[in-house]
Amino acid sequence: MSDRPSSTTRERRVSPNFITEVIDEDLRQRRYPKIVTRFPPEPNGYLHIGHASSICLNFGLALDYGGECNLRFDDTNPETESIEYVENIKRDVQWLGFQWARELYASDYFEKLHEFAVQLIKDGKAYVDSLSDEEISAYRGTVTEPGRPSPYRDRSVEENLDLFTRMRNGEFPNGAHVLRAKIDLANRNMKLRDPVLYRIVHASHYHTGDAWCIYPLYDFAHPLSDALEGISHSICTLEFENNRAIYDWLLENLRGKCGLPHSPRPYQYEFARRNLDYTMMSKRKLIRLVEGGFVKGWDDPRMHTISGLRRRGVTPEAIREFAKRIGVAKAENRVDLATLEAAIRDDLNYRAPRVLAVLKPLKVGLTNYPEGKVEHLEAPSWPYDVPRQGSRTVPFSRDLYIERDDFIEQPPKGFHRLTPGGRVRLRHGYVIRCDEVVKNSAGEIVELRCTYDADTLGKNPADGPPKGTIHWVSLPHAVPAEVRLYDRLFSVPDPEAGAGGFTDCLNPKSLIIVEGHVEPSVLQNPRDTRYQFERLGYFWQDPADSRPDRLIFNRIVTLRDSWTKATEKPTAVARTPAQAGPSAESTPTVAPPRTVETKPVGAQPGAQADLTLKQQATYTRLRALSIGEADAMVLAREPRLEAYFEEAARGGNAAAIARWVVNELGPAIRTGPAKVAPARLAALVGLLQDGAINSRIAKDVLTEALETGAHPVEIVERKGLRQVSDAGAIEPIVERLIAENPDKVRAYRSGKTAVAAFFVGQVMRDTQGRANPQVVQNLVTRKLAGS
RNA sequence: UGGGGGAUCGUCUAAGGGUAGGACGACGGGCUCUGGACCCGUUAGUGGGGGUUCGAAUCCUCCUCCCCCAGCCA
Repeated sequence: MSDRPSSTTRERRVSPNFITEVIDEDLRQRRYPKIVTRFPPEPNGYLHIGHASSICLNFGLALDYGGECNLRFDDTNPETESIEYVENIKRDVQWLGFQWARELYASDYFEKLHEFAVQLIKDGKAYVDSLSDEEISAYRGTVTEPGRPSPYRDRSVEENLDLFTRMRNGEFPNGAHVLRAKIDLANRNMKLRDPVLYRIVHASHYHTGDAWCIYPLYDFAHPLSDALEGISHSICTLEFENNRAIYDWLLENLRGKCGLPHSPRPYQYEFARRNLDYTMMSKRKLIRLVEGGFVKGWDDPRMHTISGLRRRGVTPEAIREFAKRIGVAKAENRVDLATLEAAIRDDLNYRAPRVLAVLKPLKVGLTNYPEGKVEHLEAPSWPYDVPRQGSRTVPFSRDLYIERDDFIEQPPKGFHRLTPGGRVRLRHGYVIRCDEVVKNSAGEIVELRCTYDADTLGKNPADGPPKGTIHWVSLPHAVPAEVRLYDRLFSVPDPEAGAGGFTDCLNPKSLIIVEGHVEPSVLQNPRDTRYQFERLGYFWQDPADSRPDRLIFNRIVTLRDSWTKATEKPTAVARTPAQAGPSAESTPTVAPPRTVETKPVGAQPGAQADLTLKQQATYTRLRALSIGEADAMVLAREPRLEAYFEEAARGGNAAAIARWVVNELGPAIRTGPAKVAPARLAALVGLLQDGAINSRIAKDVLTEALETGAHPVEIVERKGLRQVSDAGAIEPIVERLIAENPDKVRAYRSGKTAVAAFFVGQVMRDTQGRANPQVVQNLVTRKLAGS
C-alpha cells in the first residue's frame, strides 16, 4: 500500500502515549512476564468507531510488545445481551484485522466469581442487604452528605452465607436481597459506599441459560475476570476512574485467595473516549436510531458502527490509520470528521482504480462525429502519481453524457468547465466545443450540441490547451446504476448534546439516491472493487443490495473539492473577529488595549484574607524574616511545612530555605517525613549561597537525596559537583558546539534568538550541570553574535 | 458545597527544566488530461495571576472553566 515499504518495517501500531509509558516502566521493572490486555465489550449492541480506538489500543499494544490480547464478553446482565451481538462483535474485531489470543466470557467465570463472593463473606467483607433499591439509594447519601449503614450490615457470617446460598438457589424474587461489599458508607468516593456485588435476576442468560438467578455486577466481575486471565494492563475509559477504587479494593482483598495469584495483579488505566463530530456513540441512542427506523439497520452506511463503515466501503486499514492519527490521551475531545475522511482518502487513493461515471447526466451530441462510429479509447486506471499499472478501454461515440454541473450558461469567474462557445477536454478523449444549448419548453437545458476536435487525442489542440477536463460516458454504452450518496447523519457537531432530542438534528440529506451511468468496464471487475469515479469520489457496490443486472453503488467519501468550497464561501457568514481587521469601520468606542490592573500581591483573591488569626500571625512573623509573600503564605497555611522550615532555618538563611521548602520539598513533606532532614537541607542551601554549587546542581542532588535518603552534601562531595565559573574552561565547549551546529547558528543570526537556549542547554548537559549558567549564557550570546 | 479527572495552534496530539513540534483543516503558490494526488510555503497555541530558576508548557501556589460519580447498567 505504501510507496515506501522499506521505512514501514517495525513501525509501531500504537503511537507512544501515557499507557505505553507505564508499560515501558513495568517491563523495565520486570513486573509482568508479558503484556496481556483484553477488549471487553458487553454484547448488548454493535461496535462503533469509538470502540475501534479501544480495539486498536488493546490489540495494538499486545502486538507491539509481543504480548496477548483476549476478547472477553462482559456479559453479566442477562436482560440486555444476546448471541447476535456476540457474533457481530467477533466479526467486526476480525474484520478490523485483529485476532484474539483467547475468546472468553465473564459468564464462564460465574462459578469462580461466586466462590470469591463467599470468600468475602467469610472474611466479613461482604454482607447480604435486604433493603429495597430505593432504600439503598437513600441510605447511600449524596455527594455532599455521608451515607448511613443499612440495618442489615452487621449480619453474622453464618446468616450471610445462608442468605447468599438461598439467593443462589432461587428462593427469593428479584430485588429481595443483594450482596454488598462492606467498605465505607461515609467514603467521599460514592463508589466505595458499600457497592452492590450481586443481584437477583430471574432471567435466562444467552450463554449460561438458566443455571443462575444471581448475577454479579460489572464492578465485581471485571477486576476479578482480569485477575483470573492474568491481564497485566486493564484499559478502560475515563468514566470508570472512580470505579478503580473498587477494582483495587477487591484485588487487594482477594489476591492470594481462592487460587488467585498474589502477584502480579492487573491495574486499571483510563483514557478518554474519542468523540467524532456529527456522530453519536452512545449505544442506547444508536439502538433508538435503529429501532426507530431512522436508519436502515446497524449496518446502514450512514452509521459510524464498524458494520456501517464496512458496508459503506471504508477499509480496516483506513480505520486503523484513523485511530493511530487521533492517538490516545486523557483530555476530553471532539475529533473533526475531516480527520476520518483524510484517513479514508489516503487509503483509497492507492487502492481504487479510476473509472468514469456520470451521476447527474446531461446529454451531449457531437454533431461532427460520424453516426454509428465507436472508438475504444485506451485509458490508464491510475494517475501518473500512483505507482500502479493497469488500464482499460472506454467506448466513445457520438452521444455522450456529461455531468450537469460541468456546464453553466453564465459561468462565474474561474469556472474551468464547459460554457457556451467554450472548450473542454473530455477525460482520456477529445477536446470539444459547445456550439448550441438545447432547451425544452420549460426553459430547462436538455442537451448540448458540440463539435469535437479529431486531432486532440493525447495532444493539445493548435490553439492551446483547454482550461478544464471533465468526465463523461458514452450514452449507448453506459451502464445504468443506482448511486447512493451518503452524507453525515446529523446536522450538528454534537447530536448528543441536546436534551435527548437527537431526532431534531437529523440531516435530511444524509442519503440522496440518484440514477447514474457508469463506464462498462466495471462489469469486468470483481464485485468488491473500490473505485474512484473521477472528479466525484470513491465508490463501491453495496455488498448487500447490488446485483449484476442492477448495480448499486455506495459513495464511500467524496474527493476533496476546493472549487465548490471556494464558490460556496460567500454564504458562510461566520467571520472571526480576527478577520475583521483594521479595515473594519473603526468604532469610536475602541476598547483600549486591555489594561491589566496590577494589584498588590497580598491582595490576590483567596490569599491573605482567607488566613485564620493564627495563620496571620505566622505570616507576619515570616514576612519579618524577609521571606517572600508567596512562600510565607504557603508556610503560614501548612503547619508541616512550617515546622520543617523552622528547624532548617535555625542557622539562618531563612528566605532561601523558605524557597526550597516551599518549591522543592512541599510534596515530600506533605506525604510524610521527607528523607532529607532539615539540617541537611540547610547545609545544601549553605553550599549554594557560598557559590560552591549552582541551583541546577542543588536541585539534582536534592532529588537524588529525596529518593535515596543520602546526605545531599555527601552526594556533592562524592560526585565532585563543584560549580565551574571559569570562562576559560567553558569556552572550548561553546566553540565546539557552535562548530558542530552551523544550521542553528544560522537560525540564530537570522533572528531566531531562542536558539541560544539550545546551546546553553547543551553546555549544561555536557558539564553535567556543573557549568555556571550565567557564564555560559554570556559566552554563548557573545559567540553567537559572531565575535 | 464532597470526591475523582482534565485544560497546548480552529481540531487531535507531542515536548516530562534547555529552539513549543507533527497530523488534519484553512490560506497562498508550483505541478497536473481528476478543481484529486503530490510538492513548496504561510497562518495559528501553552486557560489566568503570582512565585522558584540563568532559563518554565514542564516545578510551587492561588484562581477560572470543562468532564465524571448518588443504577440492583457497563
